[in-house]
Amino acid sequence: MSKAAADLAEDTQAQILEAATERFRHYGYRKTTMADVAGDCSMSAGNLYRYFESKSDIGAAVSVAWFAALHQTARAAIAQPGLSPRQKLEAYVLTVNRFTVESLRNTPHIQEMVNFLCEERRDLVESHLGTCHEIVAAILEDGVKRGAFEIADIATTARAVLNAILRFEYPPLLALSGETNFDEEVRALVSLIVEGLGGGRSRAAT
Amino acid sequence: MSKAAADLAEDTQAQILEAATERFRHYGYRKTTMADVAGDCSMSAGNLYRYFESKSDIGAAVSVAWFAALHQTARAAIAQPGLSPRQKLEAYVLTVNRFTVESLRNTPHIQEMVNFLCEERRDLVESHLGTCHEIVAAILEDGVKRGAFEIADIATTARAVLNAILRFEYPPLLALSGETNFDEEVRALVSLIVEGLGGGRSRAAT
DNA sequence: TAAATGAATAATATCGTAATTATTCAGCGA
DNA sequence: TCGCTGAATAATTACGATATTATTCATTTA
Repeated sequence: MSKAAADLAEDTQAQILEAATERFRHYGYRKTTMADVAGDCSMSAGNLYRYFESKSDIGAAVSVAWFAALHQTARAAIAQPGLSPRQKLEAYVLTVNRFTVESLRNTPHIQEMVNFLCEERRDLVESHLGTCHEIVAAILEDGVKRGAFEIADIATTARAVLNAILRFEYPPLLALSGETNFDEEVRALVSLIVEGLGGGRSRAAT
Repeated sequence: MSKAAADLAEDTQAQILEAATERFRHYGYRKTTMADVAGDCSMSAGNLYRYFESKSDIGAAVSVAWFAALHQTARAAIAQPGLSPRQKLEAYVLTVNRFTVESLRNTPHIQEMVNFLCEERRDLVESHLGTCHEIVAAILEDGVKRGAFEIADIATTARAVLNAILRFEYPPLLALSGETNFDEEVRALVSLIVEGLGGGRSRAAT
């Protein structure tokens, strides 16, 4: 396959993904058919299989793109100049929370996607969490370097942070509360994480 | 109705609850019929309605009993003499986590109950969370009094703590991870909550 | 008179069938 | 040869009739 042909193939793939994303957004994963997506791309349903192995794979690719957008938005938020480590952590949690709530708002069917991911593509979820862990670990490391944080084991602590903030990032939990604005609760949680309860004393273990 | 008659009615109610609990445990909420429960109690299905308004109400009563057992277990765990505030908090989270994981293990159908509660009896969930808030707030208050914790707003902080530990208490989340032992992760999270990231410095807001 | 029954009714769930849909592939046109 | 089509097949889903089940209530029982 020539270089130009490869590019063309990528374009087609991107076009399919775009069409599928829109369909999923408006009608949900289950209700969009391969024929729908193919029609949007002016091609036959069978031809989709030249670009994706299955409908499930298209769903996975759409999800990966969503994850990528989330990660990029989060990284951009914490990359703003002049933020203290603590502000970075708060920006991270707020950004991810808002991004997810917003997606939930204008894409009711996202819930279906989450179920699909949790049931059929756990690996993608794991990978996403892995990236989140990297981002949080980076924030923590930066904080340690700049003397703002004092952390024994960054990897473990990053996991603990992710566990703590799950409440505001896991779509099903967000959907369960009718609320759409979690800013105050997020700030309270970040305060707790950063400052702790102990006022800096009693750092000894159990 | 005489006093003795009232007692008898209460006994009957308790008997129904017991039978229903067993049925729910073994066959799940949906698959147990009113006739099943009535049969276990040697009475007709219609007669159940003298003691409960609906099947849904029986499910609610069973859930309330489960919540009560959870609360009692948690309170007993933190009431052990000689525990520091920090140890109380850890005991609370570990106990609730273990109790829930255990329930999940020997009652696979509990998942169904949780859905039922979240969809039809949100008020019971709220009430349960309210009790959890009381327990945690009491731990925090004790910690402040004994000089172990330094907390500006106990109610808000208790909410933040509950949000942080939700990961280890919400059955659907626990079911999602194949794990059954969360002790290490719980301890890491409690450490984070108690000690924070800041080493006790930078207590100022944003 | 309080408790309980069991038949009647309304709501739900189950299940087999029909219809859609995902997926494959032999062949068509550039 | 490469990209594509459209019919064929397998798997899934939607539908509707049937059977269960929740709930009510007139009547019975102790």
